[in-house]
Amino acid sequence: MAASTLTEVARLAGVSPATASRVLNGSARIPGKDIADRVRQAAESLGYIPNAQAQGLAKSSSGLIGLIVHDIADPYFSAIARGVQEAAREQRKMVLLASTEGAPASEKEAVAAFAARRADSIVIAGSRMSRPEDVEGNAELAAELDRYCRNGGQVAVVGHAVVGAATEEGYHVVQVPNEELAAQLASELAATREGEFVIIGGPEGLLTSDDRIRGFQQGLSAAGRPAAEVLRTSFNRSGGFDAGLAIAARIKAARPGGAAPSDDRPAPAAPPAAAPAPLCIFAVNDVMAIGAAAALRSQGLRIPRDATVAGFDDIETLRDFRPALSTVHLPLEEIGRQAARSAAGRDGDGAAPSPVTGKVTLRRSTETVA
Amino acid sequence: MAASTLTEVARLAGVSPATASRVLNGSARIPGKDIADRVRQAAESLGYIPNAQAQGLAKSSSGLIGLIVHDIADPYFSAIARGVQEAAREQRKMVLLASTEGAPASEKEAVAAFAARRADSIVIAGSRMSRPEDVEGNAELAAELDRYCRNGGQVAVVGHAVVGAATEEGYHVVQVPNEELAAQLASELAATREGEFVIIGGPEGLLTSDDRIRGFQQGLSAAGRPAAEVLRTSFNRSGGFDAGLAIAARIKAARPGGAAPSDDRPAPAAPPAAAPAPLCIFAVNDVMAIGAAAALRSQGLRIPRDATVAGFDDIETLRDFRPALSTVHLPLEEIGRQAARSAAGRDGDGAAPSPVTGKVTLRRSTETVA
DNA sequence: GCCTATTGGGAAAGCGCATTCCCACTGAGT
DNA sequence: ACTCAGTGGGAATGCGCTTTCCCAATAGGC
Repeated sequence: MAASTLTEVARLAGVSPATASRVLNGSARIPGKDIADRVRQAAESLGYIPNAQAQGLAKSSSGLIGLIVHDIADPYFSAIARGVQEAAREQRKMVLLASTEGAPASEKEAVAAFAARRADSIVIAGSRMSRPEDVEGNAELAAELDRYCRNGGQVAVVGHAVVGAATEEGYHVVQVPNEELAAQLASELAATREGEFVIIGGPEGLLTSDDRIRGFQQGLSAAGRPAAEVLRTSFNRSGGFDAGLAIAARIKAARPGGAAPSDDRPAPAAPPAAAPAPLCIFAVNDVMAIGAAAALRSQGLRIPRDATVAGFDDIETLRDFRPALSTVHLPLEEIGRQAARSAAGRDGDGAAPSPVTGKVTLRRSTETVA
Repeated sequence: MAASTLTEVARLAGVSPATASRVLNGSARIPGKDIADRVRQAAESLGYIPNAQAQGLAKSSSGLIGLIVHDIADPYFSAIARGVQEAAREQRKMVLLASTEGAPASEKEAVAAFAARRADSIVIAGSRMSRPEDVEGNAELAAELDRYCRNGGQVAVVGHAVVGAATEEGYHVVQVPNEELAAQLASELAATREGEFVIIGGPEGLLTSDDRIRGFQQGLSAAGRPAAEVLRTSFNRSGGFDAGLAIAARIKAARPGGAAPSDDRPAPAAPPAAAPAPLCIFAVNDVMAIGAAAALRSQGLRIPRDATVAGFDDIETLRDFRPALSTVHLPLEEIGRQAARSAAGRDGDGAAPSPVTGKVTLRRSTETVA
């Protein structure tokens, strides 16, 4: 038994398919009440479900909104996804998901697939790369997006504009003030502490990461501090962990007693020597910060005593981490919602959607210990 | 400029649409090489992207796989989603996402929406409720699913079979041995520790939660321990936190010195009285366990000294939590992958898909302190 | 060298729906 | 009473593609 069609409903109700269509799906012309009831009843009894594909084909619009993320299991993206999902519900649309691991090639593919499905809008949440080897991929992605937009699609990008977009028609950008916030974080940290700074960043060219690094350096400089060294690593927990290990080794080497690996448990009585102010580590996202913290701890170092750590994003799942992580709060869900809304053409029915605002949130992990 | 169509490509290549279709999309009949090349080139130069809606309409199959979760931002679900997404990529399909907050009504709606889009298969990841007030909603959901299956759809459910499914055709279940694993966790815990047990569970009727509770009790009983008290609360971090507060109050009340709320920092020297073995708290999922732990800590209690805590799921993002959380590892991503695969009709091209196996993982949070 | 397989391409019929036209009918206006 | 708008419903067309069916052309068998 195949799904029943509009025609069947119409026949059962004794009307024409045209009429049935008019009553069952919003139309300008609503048939008479009695007829409408008959049709609705027929539909009900047949368990009629309109074929969205056919509908879409007929009115060329699909009620789909495409979402591109690097990895849906990453809490940063899943938070955004939730916002998008919510906005989709408001718009009575469904979200189509694509995880791309950040590879421009598969992002291009995803855009093409969304275009093929005639998605009404596309939200791109992943940060772009701008390394030399990516320019080709980015250009292809941009071309694909341009084509999509020329055909009437709307695309919203979280973070920064698409790299090589030719048009601006159909493009929406949800600006995230990564640079400013990172600067602010740096200046607040610099205000309360003495030690040096180190930055754990993502691979060079990853825009979000670069923005945050740049901002942080600016903040330091504004506070009269020297620029921090930047450790490049992968943009995830394990990258943070690796960098954390490297840093831990340095800290221990710099200590009076020299290196004395104590593996797992709390340090065997931290050397009470008049150590210099602890190093402050800024990881460009929370997940990396957590990785770094774990690495330090695995080397017997304590936070914030032996080193302090700050992240970025304020990932919800990580809030119960101890010591509580200093970070920059970002309204991730709201960002997703806004992106999806702006791509829907009605960002609050009016002027500019209220810009995204984050908030520096200092917690235990960067406190100075007496 | 609207997107170009197959017909246009065909015209440009000087062939019929039929031929163009045959070369551009997999068909049994592949036209001659020269013609094929001409068509491909025409398609390329026009930037042709097939209209998936039309394709779907014509061959009635959409290349879509629907995924239903309670909340995509919950790490449990996002991990599963990642697995589903991966499997989808293998099958060259896209995933359609629906978050339902676990409400049967909106799950039913989601299923209908998936059916409307002619999704090839549906994966339901959320646990079912079986409270009296849910039977109606569940029945409707089941009816919707049955209809979907009768029309050729395939549905895979994570955890337990759909509550009121009439048919079995088209249904696939990825069994998760919640009960057995919880029992095993209980017995391993009981083997090494003395104290009493308390369970923090989700609302009554939530199947996953109930299974885990039941299993844990069985494990205790098998170890000759009395059944644990069960605290019902909401199935998330804040539920865990609330329950944790309640438990903390009790612990402190039971202490020699009586209640002495110390708000934030480490307990002001834990009373060195010969306290009884600490209470062991089992929260039915990791997120709740973390919430409970945070609550205890906020009351100045230390884990595992003043109470021990265990969770369930082994959420990746929570692995760096300190003290490391004892839990039951579940291959969430694999579960998602398997669900999506089994619904695709080819679960490993053969016999039963290797059953899901979890693993009790005892860590610091349940260690006995000297 | 004729007849039958076989191959390669085109014509056309849908897939299920929205929508534009068109027609029959009603009620109001003078 | 006759016309004119206005209304409510149906017939038909098309959205872009797949696929069956058909036809021409070629190759092979005796």
